[in-house]
Amino acid sequence: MSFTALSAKQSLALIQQLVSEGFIVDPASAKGRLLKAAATLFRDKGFERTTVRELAKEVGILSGSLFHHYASKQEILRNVMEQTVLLNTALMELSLSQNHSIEDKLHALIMCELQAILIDTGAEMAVLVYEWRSLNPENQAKVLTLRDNYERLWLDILDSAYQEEIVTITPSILRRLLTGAISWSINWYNLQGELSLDELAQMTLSLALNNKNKGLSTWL
Amino acid sequence: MSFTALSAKQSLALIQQLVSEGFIVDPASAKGRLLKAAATLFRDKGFERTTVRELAKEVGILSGSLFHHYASKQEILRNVMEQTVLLNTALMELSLSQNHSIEDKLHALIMCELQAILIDTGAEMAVLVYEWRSLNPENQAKVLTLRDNYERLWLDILDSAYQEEIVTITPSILRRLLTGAISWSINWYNLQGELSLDELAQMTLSLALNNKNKGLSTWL
Amino acid sequence: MSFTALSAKQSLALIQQLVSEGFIVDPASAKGRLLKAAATLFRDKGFERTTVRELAKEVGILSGSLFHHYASKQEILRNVMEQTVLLNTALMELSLSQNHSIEDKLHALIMCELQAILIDTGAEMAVLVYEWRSLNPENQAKVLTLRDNYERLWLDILDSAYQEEIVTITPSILRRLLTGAISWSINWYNLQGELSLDELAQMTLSLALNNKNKGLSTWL
Amino acid sequence: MSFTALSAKQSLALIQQLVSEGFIVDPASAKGRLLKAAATLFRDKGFERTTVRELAKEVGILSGSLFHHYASKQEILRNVMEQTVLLNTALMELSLSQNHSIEDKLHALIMCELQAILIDTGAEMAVLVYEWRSLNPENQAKVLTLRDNYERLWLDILDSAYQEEIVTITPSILRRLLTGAISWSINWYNLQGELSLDELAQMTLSLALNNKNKGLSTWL
DNA sequence: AATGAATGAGCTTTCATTCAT
DNA sequence: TATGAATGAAAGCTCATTCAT
Repeated sequence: MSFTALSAKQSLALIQQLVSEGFIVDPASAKGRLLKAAATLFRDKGFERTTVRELAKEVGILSGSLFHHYASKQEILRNVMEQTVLLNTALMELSLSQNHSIEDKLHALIMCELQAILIDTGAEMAVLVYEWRSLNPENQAKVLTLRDNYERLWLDILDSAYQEEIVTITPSILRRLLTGAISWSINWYNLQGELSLDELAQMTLSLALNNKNKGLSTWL
Repeated sequence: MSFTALSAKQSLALIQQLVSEGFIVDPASAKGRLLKAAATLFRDKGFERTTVRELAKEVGILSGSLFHHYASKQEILRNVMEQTVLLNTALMELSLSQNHSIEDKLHALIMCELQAILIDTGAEMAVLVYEWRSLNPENQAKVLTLRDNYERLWLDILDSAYQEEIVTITPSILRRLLTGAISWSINWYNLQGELSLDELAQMTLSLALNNKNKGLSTWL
Repeated sequence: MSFTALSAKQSLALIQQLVSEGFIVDPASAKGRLLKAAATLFRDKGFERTTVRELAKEVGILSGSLFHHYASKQEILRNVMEQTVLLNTALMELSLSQNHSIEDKLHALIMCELQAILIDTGAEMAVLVYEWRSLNPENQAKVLTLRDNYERLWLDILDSAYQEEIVTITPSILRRLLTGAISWSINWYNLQGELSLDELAQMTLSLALNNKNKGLSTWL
Repeated sequence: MSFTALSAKQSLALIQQLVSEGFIVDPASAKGRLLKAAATLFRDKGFERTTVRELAKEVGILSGSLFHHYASKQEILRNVMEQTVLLNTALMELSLSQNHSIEDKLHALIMCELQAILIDTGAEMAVLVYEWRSLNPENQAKVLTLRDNYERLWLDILDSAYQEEIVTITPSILRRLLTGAISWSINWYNLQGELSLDELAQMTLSLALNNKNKGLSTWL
């Protein structure tokens, strides 16, 4: 029983596959760089306070040219969110397939979400949470459908864990407590700090687990 | 050793005292109703997407009249945030003074924060978190000073708890995990649902406590 | 043949008389101080850029109270202008009555106008010139009627001087050249500087006087 | 010794040169027509009373489009003033280069300034004087630097004239008297009237010139 | 007379979006 | 695809004036 994290190589291969299948745009293309720049600006300044001129400048084109790639600023926001959910769902599925015990699978979910937030798609994940209200209702519905797939992965594992008495809190509530604890890390966790991502993942896992023999003290 | 929550009567008396001392505006006054309406709109639509005309309409005055009360929309945002921090700091201090063991004091902190988020000042607390970037740097500095006082109450208790081995996670990190778990409740907790606030508070407390004999299962 | 300027005592006595006859308001009264403050602000900032709040603050009342003295901001402007013309017309008439030769009378006109601009009613005279377009047409007509009386004093003397060949330029044109030269002094003359007002008056007078060798007469 | 005025052809050639060198905008371009319309409106109604909507309408565009050409209304004002000073300085330098005696050069200065005020850039010159306070301090400093160059042309000639005893009044004071007399013409001179511009220039010149019998020298 | 909250029209400016080139 | 001038609705804010107290 040992948890295996995704390697950078595996992640990259998955991304290329998703690009070739047309699920997400190539991060190296004009459209891809546009989405990355948008995510960063939307996180740093907010959707409304980011002007299309700034966004265009960041990518090195003029404002009018943005609209050859996306029909509206709103479409850009939707794409940032959709592709992030799609990508992270795929990454999580891949990681789940490589871990077999329920506890390791739970570990994988936590690690994937922390990586998504703190390393790979931090700006996009922040946008997903903090700019949600800027997405119009129609687009919110679309993205919610995708999020459901993502959340189902979590709930399926938590349900199994609950049945196996690995965790003792109702899965739906436990997921929410973990969502808060994990997502808040975006506001304080420092990659260059003393606390490693692995440690943070294990601490978070221990919070979730049935508390017979946690031994948290050994980590700190 | 029994935790005592603040009664509605005590909260009200404290608010009246703070009003009379000039720390916060009377919630029943025009300025007070304006702040309440602003908090609700800013939470629901975001600061930028809320127009002063909407805000004025909500209060029952015309847009120009807003500026007799506050010099700018930005000032309204600052006041929403400042007064919320001031009020909740005072409420927490009062509750701390009425609980004596460290564990009860920790319980008090959690309960106060949950009440602030889920009952009394939910809109304002949401604004504090989600509209932070809309506050200009100068005002951010002002509010941060006030938040420091609030956070110091938490850290002082967590430090004591850590020394007494009631909790085993480094206080600064534990505070962050709890901040995330508690604040996220704004996005899912339903006052009319099955889970009572007391239960949620106790569950959250148990997460924090050293995990020898939690018995979480009895609550769900 | 010697020119006699008005003494401060004579000026004051005239002002008191005009006040008692109801032609101008007492400069020491609330209305009088208001007009003085208005003149200064209108000169320094312009009529449009001066707010009634600023004006009220200067006088020590609140903005709403202004309108107990004058029906509108426009009325204040009109009064500043009207009273200034009235006062300076009266001062000039008095000074003319105390000088008897045409040359001395011309000297008196120049001296009075310089004093009005540089000492006594500098702010008001500047407003009269620079804020003229802010006066609405109706009020412009009213003030023009008063200015005609003032200008008639000038033209009567210049006509006599022209007939006596003391000056050689057509009176109407000479008046305009002198108006420009005199009124511009508001932009550069410094009371504390080396050039005395008497000297400036005499220099200006000499410009106007008949210059044998100039041959101006051939042009007109 | 005969004074030569600039021909219309020469003026036009100079303007085209300044445009091609980037010192002023092409009067026929959108930006140029905007500046001309602004000058006229600012003179007629004042800077504050002129709205950007009026200005845009005059040019035949919508209000928002103004801001593609100039970043603010204030920038438009600055450009009106700067370009006017630049152009008239260049015109004066050209005219000075075509007149050789000091007296003719003085004649040239007077003629150029009268033409600037009464024919070519009347609206702009009026704005320069009457809207000065509407220019913010930063922009005032910029324009003052340019005005210094213009005034230096005057003072250099007047200094020479003073040394040659062609004029007898201290150059700095003489310049001010002439500034007033010349600039005031904007308020009364009528191009279609009986008085030709040449006559007015010569009359103004004669005021400045040494007058044997005046005795001005005793005062300074 | 004085107050000061409220009015409401009007201001400058912003900005996503369009479209002829 | 890319440009950038033009659009025009909508934003935050100003301010002379009113009026109940």
